[in-house]
Amino acid sequence: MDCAFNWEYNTLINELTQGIEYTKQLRSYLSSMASTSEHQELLLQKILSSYEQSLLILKCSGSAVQSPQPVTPTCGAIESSVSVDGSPKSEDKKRSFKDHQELINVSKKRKSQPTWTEQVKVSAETGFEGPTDDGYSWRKYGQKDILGAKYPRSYYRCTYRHMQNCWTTKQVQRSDDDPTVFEITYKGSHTCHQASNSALQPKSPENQEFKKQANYQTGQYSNEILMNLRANLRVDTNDLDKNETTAACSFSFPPTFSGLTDENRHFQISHVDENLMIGGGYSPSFVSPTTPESNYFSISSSCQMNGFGMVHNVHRSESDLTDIFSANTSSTSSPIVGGEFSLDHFELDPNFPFDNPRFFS
DNA sequence: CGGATTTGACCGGT
DNA sequence: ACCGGTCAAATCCG
Repeated sequence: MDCAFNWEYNTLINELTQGIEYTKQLRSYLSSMASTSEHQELLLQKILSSYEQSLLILKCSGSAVQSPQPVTPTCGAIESSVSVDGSPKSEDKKRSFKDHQELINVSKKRKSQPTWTEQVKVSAETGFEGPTDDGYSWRKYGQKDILGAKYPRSYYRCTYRHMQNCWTTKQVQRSDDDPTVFEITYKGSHTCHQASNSALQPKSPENQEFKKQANYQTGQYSNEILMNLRANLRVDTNDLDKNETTAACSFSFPPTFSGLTDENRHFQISHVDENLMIGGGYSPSFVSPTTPESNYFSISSSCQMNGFGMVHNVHRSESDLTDIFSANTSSTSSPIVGGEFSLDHFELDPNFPFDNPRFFS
C-alpha cells in the first residue's frame, strides 16, 4: 500500500481512537460526580457513536483497500484425505469416508477462517470464573508437546461442533515466560447459539489448564489479584496475509469481581496499535450492545464494534454473554449494529459493502 | 451410563 | 523426516 496513505490512515485511526478515549474519560469523570444527567449521557453516547462510526467506516474502507481477496468458502473439489493411490489403510477408509463429507464442506473454509490470539493472565483465584471464560463451551480434543515450549498446547473445539455445525477451535498454550499467562488462539467464529446458556457453562478450559498445571501461589487468593486482573488481547489476521492487525485491550474489574454487574464493570481500550484496522470476520460473540444502564460497557462499544471486525472481547462475564444474542432488543448505544445484521454474512462475505453509507443508516 | 478428557497414532504440510 | 493439528479408543468422572 502507498506509504503516505498508510500514514494518514493510521493517523486518522489514532486520532479517532483518542477521541473515543477522551470521551470515555470525560464520561468517567462525569459519572464519578454522580450528577450526570440523562441528557449529558445521551450526548456522550452520540459523540462516541459518531467516533465509532467514523472509525468503522474508515477501517472498513481501509481494509477494503488493503485486504487481498479472500477465498470464498464454498464447497468444491479439494485434496481429499482419501488416498489417491487407492490404497488407504483399513482404518483410514473408515475415517476418510466419514471425513470426506466434512472436508468438502469445511476444509477450505477452515483455511480462510479468522484467527486471533489473546494473552490471558490467570491467577489462582481468577482461574475460576474469571475473564478468561469466554462463555463458550469447549471440548478438549488433543494435547501436544510443542517444540521449544515448556508447556504442552491444548486443543479445544466447540462442544456443539456436531450438533450445531460450529467449527470454532481454540488452542491454549501456557506461556514459557510467565506461567500465569495463557496464549489462547481462536480459529473461526462460533456459529452455534450457546452463549445464551453461558451462565451454565463450565469453567473455561484455560482455567482448568491453569489449575492442572499450576503449582504456584496455591491458596493465596486475594482481592488484590482480582483487582489487578488484566488481559491482553492480540488480534491476528493471519488469514489476511500481510495485513497485520494488532490491538490490545485491558480490562479492569472491580474488587467485587465475582459479583460483577453491568453497572460497575469497567472496560477500556488501553492501547490501539497503529496498524489497527478491520481485518475480516471475527467472532460475532460480542457485537451486541449491553443494556442502556451499562454505561461502562456502552462506551466501550468500539471494542464491541470490533467484535465483528477487529477486536474480540473475550472478557465479558456470563451475564454479559447472556445478552449477546438477546440484546438486539436493547440496542441503544450502538447504532452501528443493526438488528438484522448477520455476522455470519460478514464472515462469509468480506466484500460486504460497508463503505456504502446506507449500511449504517 | 453418558459425556468429557487423555493419549498414542495418524495425517498433511513443509 | 519432522512437527503441529486432529482423530478416536480407552479411560475418567459426575
